[in-house]
Amino acid sequence: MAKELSKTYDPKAVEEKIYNEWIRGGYFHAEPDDSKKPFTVVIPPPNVTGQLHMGHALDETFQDIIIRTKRMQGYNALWIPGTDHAGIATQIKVEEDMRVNENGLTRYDLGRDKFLERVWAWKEKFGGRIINQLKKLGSSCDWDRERFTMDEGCSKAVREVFVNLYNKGLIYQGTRIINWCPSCKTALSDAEVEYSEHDGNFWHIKYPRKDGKGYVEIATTRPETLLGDTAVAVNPDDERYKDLIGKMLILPLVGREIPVIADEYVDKEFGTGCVKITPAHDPNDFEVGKRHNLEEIKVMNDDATINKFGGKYEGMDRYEARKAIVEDLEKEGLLVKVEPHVHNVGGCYRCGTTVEPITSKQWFVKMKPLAEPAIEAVKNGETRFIPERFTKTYMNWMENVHDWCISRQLWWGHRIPAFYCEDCGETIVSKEDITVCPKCGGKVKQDEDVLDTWFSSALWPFSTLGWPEKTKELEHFYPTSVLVTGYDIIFFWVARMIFSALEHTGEVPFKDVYIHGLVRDSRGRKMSKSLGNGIDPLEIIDKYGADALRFTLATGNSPGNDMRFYIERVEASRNFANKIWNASRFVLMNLSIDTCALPDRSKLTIADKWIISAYNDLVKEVTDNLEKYELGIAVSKLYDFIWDSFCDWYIELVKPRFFEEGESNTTAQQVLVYVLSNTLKLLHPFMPFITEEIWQALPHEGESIMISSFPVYDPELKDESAESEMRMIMDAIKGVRNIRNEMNVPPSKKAALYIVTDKGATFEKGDSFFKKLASASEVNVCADKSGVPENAVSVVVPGAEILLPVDELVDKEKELDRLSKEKKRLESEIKRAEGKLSNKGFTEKAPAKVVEEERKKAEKYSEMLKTVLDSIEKLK
RNA sequence: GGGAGUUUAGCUCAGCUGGGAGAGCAUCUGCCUUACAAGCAGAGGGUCAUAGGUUCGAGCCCUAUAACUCCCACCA
Repeated sequence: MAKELSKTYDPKAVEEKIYNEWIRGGYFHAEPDDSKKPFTVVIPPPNVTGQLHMGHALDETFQDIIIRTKRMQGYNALWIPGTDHAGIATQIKVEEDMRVNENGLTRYDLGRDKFLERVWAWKEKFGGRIINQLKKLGSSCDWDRERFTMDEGCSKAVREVFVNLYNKGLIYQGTRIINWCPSCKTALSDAEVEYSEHDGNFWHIKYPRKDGKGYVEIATTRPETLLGDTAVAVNPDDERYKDLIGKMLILPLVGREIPVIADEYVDKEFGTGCVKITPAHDPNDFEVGKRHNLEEIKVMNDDATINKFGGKYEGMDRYEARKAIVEDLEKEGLLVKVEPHVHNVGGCYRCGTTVEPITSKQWFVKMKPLAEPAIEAVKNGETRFIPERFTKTYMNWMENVHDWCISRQLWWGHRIPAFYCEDCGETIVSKEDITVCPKCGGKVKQDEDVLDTWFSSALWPFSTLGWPEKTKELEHFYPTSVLVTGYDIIFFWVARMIFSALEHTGEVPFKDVYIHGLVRDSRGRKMSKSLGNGIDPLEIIDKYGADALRFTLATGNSPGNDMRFYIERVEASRNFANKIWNASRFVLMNLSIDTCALPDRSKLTIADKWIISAYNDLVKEVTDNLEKYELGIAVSKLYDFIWDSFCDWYIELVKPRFFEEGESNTTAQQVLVYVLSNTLKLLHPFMPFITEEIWQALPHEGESIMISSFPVYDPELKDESAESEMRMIMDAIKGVRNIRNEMNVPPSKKAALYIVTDKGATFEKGDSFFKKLASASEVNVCADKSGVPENAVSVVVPGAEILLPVDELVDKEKELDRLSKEKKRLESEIKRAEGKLSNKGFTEKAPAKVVEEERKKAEKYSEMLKTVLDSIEKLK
């Protein structure tokens, strides 16, 4: 903390300095050490060319909260950072950059090697950016262990896995229908296709019968695929079309003869009950085609233009062709009608272009055998989802998973380790690069394609620890403890890590999966570039500090749920940081001790005992909620304690003691330092910078708060009698404040105060508190009202009646009104409590503790009511 | 078509295993009380979506219903 204590906390002045000190101290670094229990987290690697956005900030904040807590709790805590090469995303970016800045230069102009040089250069340039942004957040990653999905080790793991799976027959090459992005010009996996509803049409088209006996009417949403039709299918049970089966039709515009076939796939009720079959361009038709041995005619090129099989439509884009075909059909009188039709259209998750299903030769991972153990591991709890409901999401996907298309027609990524012999045609899959065929000695060529980015991400929890080598890191830190990520990548990533880890390491990759929601804008919309509603976390850090950002993200967040982000929330967090800053400034201003330890219990005042007990409860609540991943609850408990209990009550209660010399003053300091310093420790995982800055300024042992030990609940510190006595005193103070406010008495106008109670001892302890916090000029604690002046207003609180004499005559009407309101309130409370107590069901069945509490309440309110009634009587 | 989530104060959201409705922001009132006006003290404001049910007792459990959101699925 700076010497001249500024009135407001300035994050800019401390964050970078502190972060560098942490780095210098090596506190983020962890080595395998079997004397300590490991706690491991691997970061969901951000895209190497990416920018830190609010989603990252949330994800990293949660991970940092968890890892910092565990580190302080004595675990050998390791958080492995790194980045993902993000195949499609990065390649698109670099290509776009070339197009815009280099006169439309394409990757084909450069050739594969030259292009990849560019991408690597790009990676070098921007890969560091997101890492630096992570540091700005305060992330306590072990930067010595930073990894990249395409670095040597990860690449080795990828090859090992590919070869293993291939040898087990779990990776195969085949010609199947896949999702093709005509813009990215690559195959995509099912998961990479995002479906959305589009307004389209349902075109009803007549297919003439070859025998001239009329037509068959089909309905389609994609008329252009007509060019590739090789059959029309009807349901075998459809009476309408029974005679048609086996007959030939003439494909309009093309003239090809195609048969009418019968297949169960056709729904009699939908459309016309006749379906055109295009095996090369529709996944269902593909299956139908396989069953009936139909020809597959691919009518599109890689860019979704019509190819030579499209006859006169060759060269047209698919939508141009659609238009032309519809027009031509109309001309020929074959278009029956056009119905508007809303249907789901798949788009590429990277560029949004409508995906074209086409048959293509690709590499696939056979999923069934891999999915089974992955289902089992979650079922038996080896890996558990938090919140639990995501187990269902996961299971549902895993149980219905299709084979995974893993080859991508890109250049940026892990090249598929398959080699084709140009002489004997053999396919060799090899961990090492080969140039000659081991069979015939002929020249081999490596497969041109690369692997799906998620293929390497799937290995991340163990590839980053050195697998396939048997490293001591892997031995000690694996399986990892928790994976923190958003629900949007459960299928892409979480599921694939689980089956990959089980297959290759024989263990689950992580024990817990903590799933959080998305960060949305103030109106609940997803933050996106196209909407321009994204809030840049770096700007927030710059303006409000990393701690304020982190606090905002943690507060009010419950597992699995989305949250809204808006600036007022950040301001509230900043204000909280400032509150802590000022409370600490106050403590430091009055500090003459240089150790952090509690004084002997005998020296403690009731307020001391109370705050210590409350702090102790806080330890438990924070610890328990952190353990349950209820970060939002944990942080709000901290907020309440610090702002309300510590600042608004304890500091205020303690102030008078700083005007005294001697033991009371010292004791107060000791309690302040102890409670503050330990509370800062509890808060540190959430707000690492400010807590470090203040902790360093307070008497402390050790180099840094981040390697100090996390507070532990101590039953010795629990003091129920101090708690209940203080509650009584605070209630009384609140009562007095309330009435003074209601009567518009300014705080400057001190007034005498009479406390009528049979709990004199307790209230005498509160004597100075009333003077300080209830603007009392003098406090008279008495057993009855005999000495109290007549013209006094009364406020009844549990355990006492407090009377405030007023100068002028009390406005009788007003006072009666107020008292009768209070009477009504108490009466209804009593009615409620006694209603419960007179209910046999309640007294017999409710737990004794609950009944007893209710009895006490009834008693308390009855007493209060009696006092109120007395006052009313007196006034009359 | 299947599944999940949400519905609580004007706004944004908490409310963990059922035992007297909470916070922040906003609003109103009074305070520059020397840690903090990014603050202090107080106040108002809620049929906890609707309808049933279980229970001595339901914001919480069960069953329907409605609205909104999301995910999954091959209806051409």
